Amino acid sequence: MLYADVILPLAIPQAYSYSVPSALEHEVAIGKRVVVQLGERKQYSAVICRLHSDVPNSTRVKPILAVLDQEPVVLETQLKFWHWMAGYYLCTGGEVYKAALPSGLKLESESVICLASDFTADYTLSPAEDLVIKLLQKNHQQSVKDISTALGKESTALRVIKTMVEKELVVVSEKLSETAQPRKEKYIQLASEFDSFEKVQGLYHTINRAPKQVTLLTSYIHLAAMDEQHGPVPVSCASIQLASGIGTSVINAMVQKGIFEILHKKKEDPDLYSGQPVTLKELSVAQEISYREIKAQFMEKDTILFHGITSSGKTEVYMHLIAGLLEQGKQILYLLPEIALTTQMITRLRRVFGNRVGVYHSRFSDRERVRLWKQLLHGSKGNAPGLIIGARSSVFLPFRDLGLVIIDEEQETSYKQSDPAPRYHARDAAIMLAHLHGAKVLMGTATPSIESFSNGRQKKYGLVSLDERYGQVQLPEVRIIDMTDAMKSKRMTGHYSHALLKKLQETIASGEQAILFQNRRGFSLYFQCHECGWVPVCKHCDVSLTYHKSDNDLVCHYCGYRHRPYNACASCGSADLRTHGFGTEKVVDDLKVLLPDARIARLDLDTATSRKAYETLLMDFDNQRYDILVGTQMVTKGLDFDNVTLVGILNADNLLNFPDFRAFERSYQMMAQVSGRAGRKQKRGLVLIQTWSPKHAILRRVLKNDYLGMYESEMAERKKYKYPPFVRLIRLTLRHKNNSVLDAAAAKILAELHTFKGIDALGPEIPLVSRVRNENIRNILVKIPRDPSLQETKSLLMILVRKYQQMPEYKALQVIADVDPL
DNA sequence: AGCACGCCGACT
DNA sequence: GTCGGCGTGCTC
Repeated sequence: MLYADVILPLAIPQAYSYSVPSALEHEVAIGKRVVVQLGERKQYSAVICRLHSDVPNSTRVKPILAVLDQEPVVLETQLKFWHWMAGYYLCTGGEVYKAALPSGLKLESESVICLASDFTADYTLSPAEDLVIKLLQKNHQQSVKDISTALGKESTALRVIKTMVEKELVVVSEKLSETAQPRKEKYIQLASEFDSFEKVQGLYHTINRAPKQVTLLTSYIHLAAMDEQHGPVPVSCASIQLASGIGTSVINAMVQKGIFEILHKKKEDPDLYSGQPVTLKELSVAQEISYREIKAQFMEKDTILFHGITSSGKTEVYMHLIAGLLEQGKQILYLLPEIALTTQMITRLRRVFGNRVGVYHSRFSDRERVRLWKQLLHGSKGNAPGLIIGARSSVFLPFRDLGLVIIDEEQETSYKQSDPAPRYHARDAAIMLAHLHGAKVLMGTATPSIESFSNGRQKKYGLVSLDERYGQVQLPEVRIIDMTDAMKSKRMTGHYSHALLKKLQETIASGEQAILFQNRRGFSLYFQCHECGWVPVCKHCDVSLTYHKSDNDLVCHYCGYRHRPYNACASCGSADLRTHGFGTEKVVDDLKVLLPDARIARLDLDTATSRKAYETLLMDFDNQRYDILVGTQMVTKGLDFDNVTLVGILNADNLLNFPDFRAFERSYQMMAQVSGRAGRKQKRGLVLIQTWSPKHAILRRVLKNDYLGMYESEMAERKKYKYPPFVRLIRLTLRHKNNSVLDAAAAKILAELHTFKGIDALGPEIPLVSRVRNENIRNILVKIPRDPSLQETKSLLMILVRKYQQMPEYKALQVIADVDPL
């Protein structure tokens, strides 16, 4: 008898064995998808990971119902990769499967209800049953979902169906379908009769008694960018609801009145480049040296960190390497951080490599993703793209002959998936992927992560530096503005120093543009001395304390250490302690008053609701329809603007005081990146950094462009306080309804962790958001020394966690492990 | 993740 | 009494 172990798309710890019916014996193969039943009736597409004849130790072994593929859709290397990922990131194979396959390749059954063949209408029925029968008479098949919506409650629907099945009135069958249907978005458009300005004005008049409808209409006109020249265009319901805060009922009412028309649009696939191919630019002398250095180091090293300052033209070097590998018929994976603005990079690569480029990321439709997956699978030369550009999930693609992985902006945190499992880091996973393929890895960045740079210095990775800007672009001038000083000498208006305001005015007056950076995460409140800039810091973690308003306490976001709010500054004794934190929205409001003539745009998560909105905003800024762009982290990445000569960082302390052991590293990276936006081509840019602590070591490093100095002082700190790269971190997130049960469990687990040899455990920490959906949350941070027993420690950890979860008093305790959390 | 089972409080 | 909510355990 032949059995197949399969991976189901669920968080089940082990693979399940199904029997292979003799009729299917010649069809099954590792990596093919099969349809299997799990539980009472639900069916799934599962992936075969092993074929064997060992009798499973389960009492009831079900048969495989069907084989879905002629050829495997998951290659053996991929299965190895999945296996590694599940082990390393402490999740199940099923969770990896769910993340890896595009949903078009994952099937799930849905229960369908039909009238029994011998159904006659002479039964006495409950009202609910009657309704179900009526529905079925109208439409032969109804899904459980349809019936649930008709009956109002899901549990009711299930119960009604169950009794009806028992009475043999209806039959239930399973219909297998794709998990995700191609998503259609609902749009509204102003009816075609309102094609002139006067008619729209008239429309306002007719609805002036319905204020919500007026708001909606205004919002629509704004979003559709309607004016005298531009007529009505479709606007997605989701975006208009978000912008106006108005519900569906108002939209429906206006549709009823014939003001709006509803249309459904399929989510569009991003445009493919179809222009003339451009030949590769020749490398500059400095680039050429780096290129050769990389090739030489690849002889010995599998992974190279390519440290090239902003505007040094790293991409050109990548492209030459790519061209060489494509020539050899090897595949290249080019990873980019998950940001909407990869468009520019894709276009640039497409211009050179044309249709040999494949793009894979979450903004693409599922159909498109399945298509690329299959193209790679069939791998016929010439047809399959050799260069794949993608976000983190592209590490899961079925590569057959991977030669090189390029990880651009290696330090970007969006490479780490934080939720749901698998909580993987695409950079680290890609290194494993390359290893499985015998491929090389090139990580490029202007500001390497401490972890990667340390690997480079320890010769684990090769290290290549490029520190000459391409085409004589000058580094910007960086100046620090001491806000304490400015405040004392009355050269401050609100949060803005007069020096910054003056420069802003000058910039606008000379027809140039400015970017203002304000960290969104600055919203978390912290105390600061208004006299000397001192900030309360955790005594265990070297991290600033966050003020929790609800319990009037200063809390360490890392170890859970608490301290009563200070009455006086511990450094200078001043009683003038104030809370800090203000966002981009306020900045825009303030500037409208301070610089009434400036045209100001805001870029953050609230304004960049869709890729389109985001791109339009950036395009408008590039076309100089705005003078100032105020934004969060989002402005640090992305497009280069030729006309930006001034960059202002409104409050560097927001970055520096962020309660995280990586705060300094991030601050440096972010400030260096924002600075890189200033003065690209003709003119030398200016960067102004406002701060309360102008003597801060990190700011000095930014001024001197001293990455190495930052790296060394950070390494010293991390060694002292035991943080990566000196230890590995695992964050355990514990969740439970009851706070005291949760605390008890956390305390016990922590106590037991302390008995583990060599490891440290911090906590339990109460996170900033300590209650989600009525569940309380605690975090435990486990520090594991970097030695070969890592995997062993991990399994001991999981055994410990399971042990607690099995105790009757902690039954409902949920524990999530995040390996290498960010 | 579903889905069934079983316990318990709220209403006919 | 029964209906409906929710916690618990199992799925090859």
